[in-house]
Amino acid sequence: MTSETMTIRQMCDLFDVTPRTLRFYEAKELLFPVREGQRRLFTRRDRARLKLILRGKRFGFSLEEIRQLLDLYYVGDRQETQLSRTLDIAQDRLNDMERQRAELNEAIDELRNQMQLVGDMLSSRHSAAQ
Amino acid sequence: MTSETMTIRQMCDLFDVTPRTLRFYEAKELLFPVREGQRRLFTRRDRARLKLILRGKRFGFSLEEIRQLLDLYYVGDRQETQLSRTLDIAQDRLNDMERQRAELNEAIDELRNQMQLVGDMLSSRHSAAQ
DNA sequence: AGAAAAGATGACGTTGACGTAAACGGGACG
DNA sequence: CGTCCCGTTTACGTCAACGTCATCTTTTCT
Repeated sequence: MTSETMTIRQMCDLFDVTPRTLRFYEAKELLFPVREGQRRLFTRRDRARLKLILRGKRFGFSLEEIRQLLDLYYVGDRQETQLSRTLDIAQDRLNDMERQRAELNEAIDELRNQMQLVGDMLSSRHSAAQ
Repeated sequence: MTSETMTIRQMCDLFDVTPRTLRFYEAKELLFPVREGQRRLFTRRDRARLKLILRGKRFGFSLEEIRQLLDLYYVGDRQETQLSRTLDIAQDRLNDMERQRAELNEAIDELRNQMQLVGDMLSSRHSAAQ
């Protein structure tokens, strides 16, 4: 079931990505599957990271931006300067996301209004056509 | 100042894009500058569209998705079937954006929590170092 | 054991969204 | 008049994020 480590195929099925994608993310140092001989085994850590990666992508962040953010979640034994640098980056991303949210709210409202307008146009055409 | 039509350079300065970008958008039928001889003149309509384009991009939409949406805003004399098709597309985008907003809220909360955690770690190191 | 399936590596291909360079034309101006 | 500078077209280059082979081991099934 949710065994400690997973094969590449299990990961693909679970997250709906291709093997190529996972190997690519490893090459870009976003994931760090351990090796059992030749084969990759993905850990819980990899799963957590992949989840964040895919979410980041949905927000339009680049893999590189995401990579920097990921370091926030697996802190390990990093230096203090390292850590506070990571915090700074995170703060920047947070600001991005809040700006994005504000803009998104605006855009949603505008889009709704515009749809309303066009919708009304359509229905008035109908009543005129009667 | 805000004259009726603008040259390519004025547009670039106003929206912080390159000429190449504007020509590219024209080629992709996202903008329709009129021609004065050889030269492009961008209208108010183009400015409104460009604003929406750039916003759409910030939300991670592709130019093609954006192009379809733009048709919602300059309705003109289009067919009814055309219009309701456009409305459908708009509804899809609206759903996208609302999903994105929900997820964004979640992600912002999580990121804040995580930053709090790391921040606490840092300050506790400091007090321990005293 | 033999065949099929899964996984790895390496290399090249692709798509979207532009960048960049070459070659040309037409006003502006010193 | 020569020469910038802005703008145009055409064409090739680039970068991210994978897709798609081809080729080679390694398991796994029967």
